Amino acid sequence: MTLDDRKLEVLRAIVEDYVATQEPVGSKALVERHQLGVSPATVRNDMAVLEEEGYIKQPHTSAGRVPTDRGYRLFVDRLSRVKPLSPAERRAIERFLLGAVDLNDVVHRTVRLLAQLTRQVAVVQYPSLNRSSVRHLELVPISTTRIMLVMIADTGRVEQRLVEMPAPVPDDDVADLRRRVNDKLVGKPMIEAPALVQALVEEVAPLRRPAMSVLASVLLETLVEPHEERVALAGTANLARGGLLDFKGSLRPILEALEEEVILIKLIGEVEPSMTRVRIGDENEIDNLRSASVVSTGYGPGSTIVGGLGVLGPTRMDYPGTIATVRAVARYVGELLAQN
Amino acid sequence: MTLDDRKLEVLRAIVEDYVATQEPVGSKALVERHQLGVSPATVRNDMAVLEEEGYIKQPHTSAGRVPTDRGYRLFVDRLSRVKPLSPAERRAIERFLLGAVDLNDVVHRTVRLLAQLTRQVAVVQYPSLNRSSVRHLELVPISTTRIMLVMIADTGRVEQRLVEMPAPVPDDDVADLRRRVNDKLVGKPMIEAPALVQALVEEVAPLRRPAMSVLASVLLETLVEPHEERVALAGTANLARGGLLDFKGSLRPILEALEEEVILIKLIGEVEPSMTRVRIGDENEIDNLRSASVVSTGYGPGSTIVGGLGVLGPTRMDYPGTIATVRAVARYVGELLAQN
DNA sequence: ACTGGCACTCGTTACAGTCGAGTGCCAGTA
DNA sequence: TACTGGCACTCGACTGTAACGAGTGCCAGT
Repeated sequence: MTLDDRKLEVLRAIVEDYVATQEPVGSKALVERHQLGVSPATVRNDMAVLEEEGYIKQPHTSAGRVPTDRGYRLFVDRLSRVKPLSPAERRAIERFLLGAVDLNDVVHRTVRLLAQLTRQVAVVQYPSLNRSSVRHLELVPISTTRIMLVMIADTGRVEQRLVEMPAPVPDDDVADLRRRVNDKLVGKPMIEAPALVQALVEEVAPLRRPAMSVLASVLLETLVEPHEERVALAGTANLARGGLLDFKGSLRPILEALEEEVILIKLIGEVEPSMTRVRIGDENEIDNLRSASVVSTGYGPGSTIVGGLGVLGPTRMDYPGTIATVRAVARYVGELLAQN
Repeated sequence: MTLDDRKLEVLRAIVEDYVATQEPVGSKALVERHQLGVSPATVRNDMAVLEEEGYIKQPHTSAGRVPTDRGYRLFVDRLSRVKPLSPAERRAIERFLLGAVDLNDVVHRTVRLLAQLTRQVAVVQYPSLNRSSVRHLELVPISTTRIMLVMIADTGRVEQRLVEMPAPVPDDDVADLRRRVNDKLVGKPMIEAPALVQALVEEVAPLRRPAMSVLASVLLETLVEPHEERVALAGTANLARGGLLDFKGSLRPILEALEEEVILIKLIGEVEPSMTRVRIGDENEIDNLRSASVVSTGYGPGSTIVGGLGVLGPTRMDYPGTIATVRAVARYVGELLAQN
């Protein structure tokens, strides 16, 4: 069964009205608010077909129609054009991001901005180490057997880790270690780290081998461990806006999911170049988020991608607007990163 | 009017029952569940007095009584003894905190642990820079005019900041700057930073003055700016537990407050030595939190205090248990910090 | 292929009545 | 004087009934 143009138009009208009013929309109201050129009865017939095909449904027999996840999907794929941002919004984005002083600040500001513009929960991933390279490594002696490793990535991200040495390490040796790791790793992408670190251990004199191999294992942990992905979150208060009508009652499962970094990473971290991903309701792999939608995209300097960002909201969200905002913010952040 | 012992006992019974059942408690149920040795009628008279004094109230006529903020206050101050933790809880705390690899990890684990044990929202402040001293300063050249400043505090906290130089700075000069700032600041408490930094600028050769003074201003920003306090948060999902009965309906104001770092700092950051602070309902200065209670305390190695931690929950919370848990966690974290 | 009309469904609202937990008060008792 | 048993009263929660109306499906007519 293929839907003719008018039926699609009816679906669009239903989605738009429902998103705007949050109430099931009936045939009469629909013809009043949109220029469909036909009578309510005709619209009802179209609705019956749309319902049969699973694009809309009735909460109960004598109520209007509400889009299903499938209906939103069709809407997003074929019926909506991306709204251009208003000049005011563009200005807001620029103003907000200009004042950032370092990477933490950029991420922090971005996530708050995104939450504010979309009025939903925003998530921003810190530039992934997997996709960046080493700018500098620093070793700071804390005690005779403890050294703090500080790693600075080219994206501006900084990670630190305490290294517990098997035996006391004199300052000279620390300097030597520092020189060696920097010579070997600076400028290299993190993905190459395992091989390079391995080489480091092999090249070093047998006497210093133990120290270097401990350092090496911490280095690997810092540079390539998957759990080193980090995210920032903002706008959870927006969840409590829609009078608890969204999200089928309880916010609990949603809040629980948002507390798990792993889940957040999964949500916005899997990004392909220049693609905006929209996951609607049941399309979400995470059970707790089956009543929510996620719009996510990648960002990075130029056309490369170093991380993901996105928002989470009720399935009944303004998809065109949200998609536009998410994309725009991602683009601005990319530009900002390119400047550094 | 002074309350005799039995009236206090009645109040305690009301608080305990209400906290346990979440339902207004009546005179009959009270004499059944507690050994008060008197009849319901007598209890009713006592209740009338307690109500007159503002310790309890009726949600509506012909319902049981519910403690007021004032009632909880009296309960906390005079009627409750701190519950000792169960061995299982102690073990949980130790196990949870033992695996921590660095400060971030400690804070992260602590906040999650607290949230889990108390089943409420937990907040942990990172060790305050105001109360710690400088362990090491590192300057990493990013480009000819950009230097990244990395500061390591003795608590293990690491802060980084980008320094934008007015003119290109050769590597030798960077090394010189590095040596100078370290010589001057390492081992010194942050509070002394302003004077020391001032001296640094004055001591340097006029030629290098501009570079040093830019660096100095960023240093000050990093070391003493009040907004450099940081916090970690966990357990927001617990807010949505009590079927929305707690918190007078909407979670929105609470979630909003929790998004503001400044508010969180205010909540748990103002701590005096070895004092556990309990703020109940209206006692909170922040309007959005008038329907919540906050239990907070300070922590730090030995008997010093480097930061605060605490939990936030409904006014109807298990105060003795919560206070005990908060204190215990604070003590363990202190010990952990002392070891490093 | 569309439309107007009509019977039907069913959630919502309003109202009345009953039930019962809980209260306040009072007279009676140790 | 302090407590108790008894009793009338209050008022929210629940139940049942009725009216309402938004919205539908269907069908005959254009």
